[in-house]
Amino acid sequence: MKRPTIADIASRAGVSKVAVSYALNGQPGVSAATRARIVAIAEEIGWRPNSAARALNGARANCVGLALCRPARILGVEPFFMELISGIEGVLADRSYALLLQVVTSHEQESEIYRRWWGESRIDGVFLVDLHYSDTRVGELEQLGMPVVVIGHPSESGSLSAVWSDDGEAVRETVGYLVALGHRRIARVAGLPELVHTTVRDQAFAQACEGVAEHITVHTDYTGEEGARATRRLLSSPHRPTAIVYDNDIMAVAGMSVAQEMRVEVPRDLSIVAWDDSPLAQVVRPPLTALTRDIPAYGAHAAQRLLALIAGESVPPFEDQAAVLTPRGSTGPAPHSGM
Amino acid sequence: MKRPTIADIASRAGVSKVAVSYALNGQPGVSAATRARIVAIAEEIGWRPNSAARALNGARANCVGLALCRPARILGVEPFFMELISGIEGVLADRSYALLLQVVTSHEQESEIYRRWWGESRIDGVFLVDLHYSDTRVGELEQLGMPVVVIGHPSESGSLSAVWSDDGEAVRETVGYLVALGHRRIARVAGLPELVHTTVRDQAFAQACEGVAEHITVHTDYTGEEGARATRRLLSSPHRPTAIVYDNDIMAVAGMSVAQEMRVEVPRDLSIVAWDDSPLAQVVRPPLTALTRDIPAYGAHAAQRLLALIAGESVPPFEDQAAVLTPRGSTGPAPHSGM
DNA sequence: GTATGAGGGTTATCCGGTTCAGAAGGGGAG
DNA sequence: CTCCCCTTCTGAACCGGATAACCCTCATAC
Repeated sequence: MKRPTIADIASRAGVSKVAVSYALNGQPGVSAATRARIVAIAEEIGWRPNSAARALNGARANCVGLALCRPARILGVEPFFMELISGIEGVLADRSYALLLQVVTSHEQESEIYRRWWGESRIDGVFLVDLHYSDTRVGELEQLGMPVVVIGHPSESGSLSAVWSDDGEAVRETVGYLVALGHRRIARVAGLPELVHTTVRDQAFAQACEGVAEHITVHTDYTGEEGARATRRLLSSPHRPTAIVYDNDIMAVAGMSVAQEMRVEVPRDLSIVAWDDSPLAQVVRPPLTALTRDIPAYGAHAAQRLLALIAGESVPPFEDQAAVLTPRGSTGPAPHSGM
Repeated sequence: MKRPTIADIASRAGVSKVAVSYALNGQPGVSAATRARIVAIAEEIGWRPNSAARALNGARANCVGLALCRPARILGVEPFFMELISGIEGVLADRSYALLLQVVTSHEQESEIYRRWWGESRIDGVFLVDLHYSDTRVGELEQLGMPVVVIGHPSESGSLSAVWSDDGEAVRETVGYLVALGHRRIARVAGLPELVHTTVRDQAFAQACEGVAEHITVHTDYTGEEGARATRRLLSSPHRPTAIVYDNDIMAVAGMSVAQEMRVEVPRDLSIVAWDDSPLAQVVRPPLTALTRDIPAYGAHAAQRLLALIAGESVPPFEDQAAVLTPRGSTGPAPHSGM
């Protein structure tokens, strides 16, 4: 019933614990014959190295952490995190690394979790997501001296390694596309204003529109309700926009429904672009023009870099591919009337 | 730079390691004054118990595992798992338990992960989800003797504790509602046929319709594409259904789009019901009638039971609340024509 | 024949905390 | 005053591996 240890193997094989340790770790110091015998016995009795015992000797914990500081209801809806996690997992699994996950409600709690995991030697490093401006977590993690990969813009990641993609470029492409279609009044329904990537998009949006189109940005909490509310307000204004860019697809879908409700036809009267191209974007009518990016790959890149950091390599900031625009049925030429 | 240990505290306080251990664990054997002094020092230098060292003494790992055997693309879309996880997290966080997560691609791999985690003393127990018929994982986990909570129907969970909800009841309520609205030809676009809960729903659906309505069930892989394809086929048939019940909301949305495309108006010509009421169901037009259940609570119940199991208590199967029907705009009286 | 060294093992220690068997010191009962 | 017990604390062993250092044997080189 008890889990077998190397001592058990040693006594069965008639050698010392050390010989077993060497044999099972591929180290020199045992003959091929002895090694084979030991490995066979280990196999037979189903021995696994006790991770605690290994960790005690300063070995890696073979585990990295991720704390998510978002309300459950938002996590459930946004496919982003699940896709990111599955990308991360793909890389971790290959190296037998596990992912320790925790949903928290504040940055203080998040920092505390990291301190605890690190202090308890449970993890070898962490991912930091949803960067804020003047993010307190950055300083705390720098101080801990723990390997960290920030999934977000390097301007705010301090001395921590960052993996990021150029949202500005994606915004410029989108605005250029809409302007080319004749749109001169473009709105943006953005996510949480305290997130760095939101501000990056905000600024790129304002700049890209400057001189070529009127523009307005409304901030929300990423939920469908707020996306719907924002859309309702925008479409009720006398100078209503002819195109709206949403920061996620659930808001885009909500916005499209509101438009329908208000007898504003998509894409005839209103063009809609969604950020992040989950399957959802393709099942609604019309299908959503979306900013497509490979989120699992994004996570995979972050994971690779974190493992490299843990291995002691130095990791420069990595810029992942920017999201590219996938035109579908929700965008079209700007309406003549109303301009 | 090195993490402080109880030996450091001991030397500072001028006592032995043992006194420190007793003091910090609330055990008798140290005076109140000494205890206070030790605790103060520990606090000051930021000591944390090394989880590896504790685990080595047979202590709990304070960690439970969850392996998900679904393709990444499906995980990303289905809000179910993220909501389940956030519910689980809520309970675990209170008890300082961590969740070890792994995405796998086969049951063999999943069993192997569990064996490894358990063998390595990394976890104290696991959740088992997406039960199949004659699920090989059940036997393997029983054999390991590890605490397990099955999130799924107890009929297939063997000797493992189950937390489940009566999908049959929800199906009956739905069919009753549709029949009351006059529907006499009802289709069901179901999920993966190998999952137990799919079959449970299948059977309940067939039974509930028996004698009161024609019925047909089509199986899919939960993706929007397959949901759309199934809907297209159903609506193209000469005896097309007047109501369709979908096993998740992404398929329901896809189905609704297909209907629109085929000039089948919802709810005038076709009523649609979605299983699982994510925010998505409320942002589309018309909003989806859905089978609502509190998934985070479901996860929380499972987590509570797993912790109880780990604590050595015996845990009878727990039946969570069944999903309840939330009527919205996507359902209405059956059309007269075509009957 | 002796030095040299490689191959194959072993012993002793350590990692950081827990636990058990005692050991001092103090107080009360007889 | 002695015996006994209780409180408070300590030394040593232990958990399951990793690792440094050393030991023995046999083969080869000089």
